[in-house]
Amino acid sequence: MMSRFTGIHLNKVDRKGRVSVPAAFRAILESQGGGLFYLKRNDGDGAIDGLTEAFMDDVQERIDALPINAPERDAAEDEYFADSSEMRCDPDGRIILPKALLELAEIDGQAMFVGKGSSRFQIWRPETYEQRRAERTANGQPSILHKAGA
Amino acid sequence: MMSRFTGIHLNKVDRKGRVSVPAAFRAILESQGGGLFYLKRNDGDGAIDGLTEAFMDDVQERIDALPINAPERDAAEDEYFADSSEMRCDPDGRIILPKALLELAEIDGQAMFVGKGSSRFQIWRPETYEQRRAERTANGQPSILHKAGA
DNA sequence: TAAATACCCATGATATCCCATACCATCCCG
DNA sequence: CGGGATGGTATGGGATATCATGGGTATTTA
Repeated sequence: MMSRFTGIHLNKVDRKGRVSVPAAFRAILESQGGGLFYLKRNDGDGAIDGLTEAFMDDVQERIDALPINAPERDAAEDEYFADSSEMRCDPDGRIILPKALLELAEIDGQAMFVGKGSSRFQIWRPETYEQRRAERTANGQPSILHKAGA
Repeated sequence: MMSRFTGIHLNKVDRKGRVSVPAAFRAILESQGGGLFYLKRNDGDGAIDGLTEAFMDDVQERIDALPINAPERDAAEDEYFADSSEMRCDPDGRIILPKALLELAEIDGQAMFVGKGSSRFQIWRPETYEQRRAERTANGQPSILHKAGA
């Protein structure tokens, strides 16, 4: 009965900086974390990662398991906490993207919401996403899931 | 007790874009995922793949087993989540096909539902499907199930 | 006090629900 | 054995709800 973030949704960023979170995504965020979720830098992709409350709980748990002064703990904390923002949609289902994330993803007029499964989604500048997909297709990367049973 | 998607069912796409999912398919989807299922791009065939909740659960599990930033994980997520849509029939057993999938399969007036066994079915533009079948017959591709031993 | 933010309402497009009908297969009873 | 009734399926249409978006206005923050 677990819903997933699926599909690609292209929404406008209005001149106040507001973007509608796709209703299907909102429904999941509402049911999983009471509407609370997180946006995080994804420097590798030049995109924004959207994470559920449940996902972040899991991350927190793993981090807490590390020694308090371990360097990888410090790095993980920076990545998941320092570089992320707690978010909640306004009454109309919209958010304002944090400036640092807007700049990272080079988002201005449109924001592309991309489903990534049960606990994650992404927000891209449309052109950037298309380009990444095109590159991958060109490289002819086969799906690793096809060979095994399923 | 596992039912299978079988047969070929040709249904209309009305001018609101609605299509009836064959009752036999609906019954399976209802019993397996509480009516929840997924439609996914099949770029290779120019068709739409219908997948059960159980199938997607399996996919999700495999994906979750991969490192969070592995490129093949990212590719699999795009294929199975970004390029798919979570669906549920309306009270009359109909769905409206996502625009991206309509365009991919070039479906307009009619949609052909093709059973593919226990966890999959497909939706084709009738002409495209007939053509593919004809090509295969012409090439005399033998069934791998027939030649082996038996 | 200017800018940024949060909240409220309006609107057009679209999706969803509900009801009606045509069609067909099956069942049941005379 | 036959014919009418029954029930489920696919399809159509009208009313209603939802979604994405725009704008106004109060409220906060710097």
